[in-house]
Amino acid sequence: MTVRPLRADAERTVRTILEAAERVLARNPSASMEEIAAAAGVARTTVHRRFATREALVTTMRTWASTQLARAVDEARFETAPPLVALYQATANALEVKVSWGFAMNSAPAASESDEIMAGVVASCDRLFARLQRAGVLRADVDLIWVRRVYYALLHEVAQSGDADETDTDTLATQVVDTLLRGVGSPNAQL
Amino acid sequence: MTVRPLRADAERTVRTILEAAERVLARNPSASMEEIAAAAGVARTTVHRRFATREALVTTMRTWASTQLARAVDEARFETAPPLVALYQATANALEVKVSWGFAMNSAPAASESDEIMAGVVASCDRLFARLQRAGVLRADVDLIWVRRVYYALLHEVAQSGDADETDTDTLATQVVDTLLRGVGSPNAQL
DNA sequence: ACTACTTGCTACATAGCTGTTGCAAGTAGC
DNA sequence: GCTACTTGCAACAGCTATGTAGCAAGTAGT
Repeated sequence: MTVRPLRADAERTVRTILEAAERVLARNPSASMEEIAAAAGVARTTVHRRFATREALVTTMRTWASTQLARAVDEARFETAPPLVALYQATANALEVKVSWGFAMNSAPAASESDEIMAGVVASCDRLFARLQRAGVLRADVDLIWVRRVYYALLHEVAQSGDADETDTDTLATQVVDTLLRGVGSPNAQL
Repeated sequence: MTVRPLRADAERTVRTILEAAERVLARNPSASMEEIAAAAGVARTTVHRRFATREALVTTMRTWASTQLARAVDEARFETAPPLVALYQATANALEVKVSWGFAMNSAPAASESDEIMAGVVASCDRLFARLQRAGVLRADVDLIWVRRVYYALLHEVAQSGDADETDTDTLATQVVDTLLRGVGSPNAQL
């Protein structure tokens, strides 16, 4: 992808811009390149030098974020660890990424390499849920697609709110998994 | 609010524009007034005649959507019906509104009358959850703020996805409430 | 030290969106 | 049928964001 290797300082600049863009665009998705440049502490022209168009910038952000996420999932040892352990670990890891790269991960998928990466993550995720169901952790009659959707929604909710910065990741991960599996209802209540 | 009553055809036009704006902006939040006008089947100048600025249009959309939501909640007889019945009913009603006015309801609250309306809805909602907790439906140790957040996240998830158009609202409401209270885990699994 | 790269700055070109106005044609309501 | 309202169309002004280019100063890497 990178046609020619960048010099060390340029590489740093790129990273700075990507992080600034995430911060700015998370607050205001239609912020201008000017605002992004200002947040990164560089001139607007420098941003354009590194990213020809706004579109290119966002695409790079997306690719970067999905790579981070893929790594986070990978480190949870999805395939080898006991499924519940893997779920907790992956949740904690994914939360860190989602908090830092929320905008990039929610931006519409515009047909790029990030799509394939995300597809891989989703596939891993689905395999994990299938294992959990076979292990009897998930109800046998529950739709796994729905499980994934609920899981994503909870991750999203936790990652969005400001408490993601204050509370530590493990606590939040526990909250997500706990709610995913048990809900918030009382076990002895008859529905 | 409406300074002078509009003629019947103008009133219709306003409604058409609001609905078109919701449709268009839900897909692309930064769509131009031109696109909105086109979707409504009117000239761009007509949109500007009815809504001085883009901001005014969005504000009106928000107010309209929150009014709808408030009515939906009201019809669920939050205060009088048994809490679980009210929860189901409110969920079903709220879903209809959220599906039709998803953009308006998610757009950032920019200090308008819609804020007060929404605050009322949130308050009703919180009172309902408090009742549910007292009735033993919700776990005694669960944080009600968290309950509300999970509830909103589930509503959002269901309303977003396309199946909201296909599946009937009652089924979806049942799915939301069921997952909210029980989660997706097996009751006999030890966590 | 030398070279190639990188950056900030200024300036410019362009395009698109926003909001306004005037006018002519049509329509709702009485 | 009369009047006032409403709409489409065309034209215009202003603004902002985008993207490009050149030049001078500074810096990484050798």
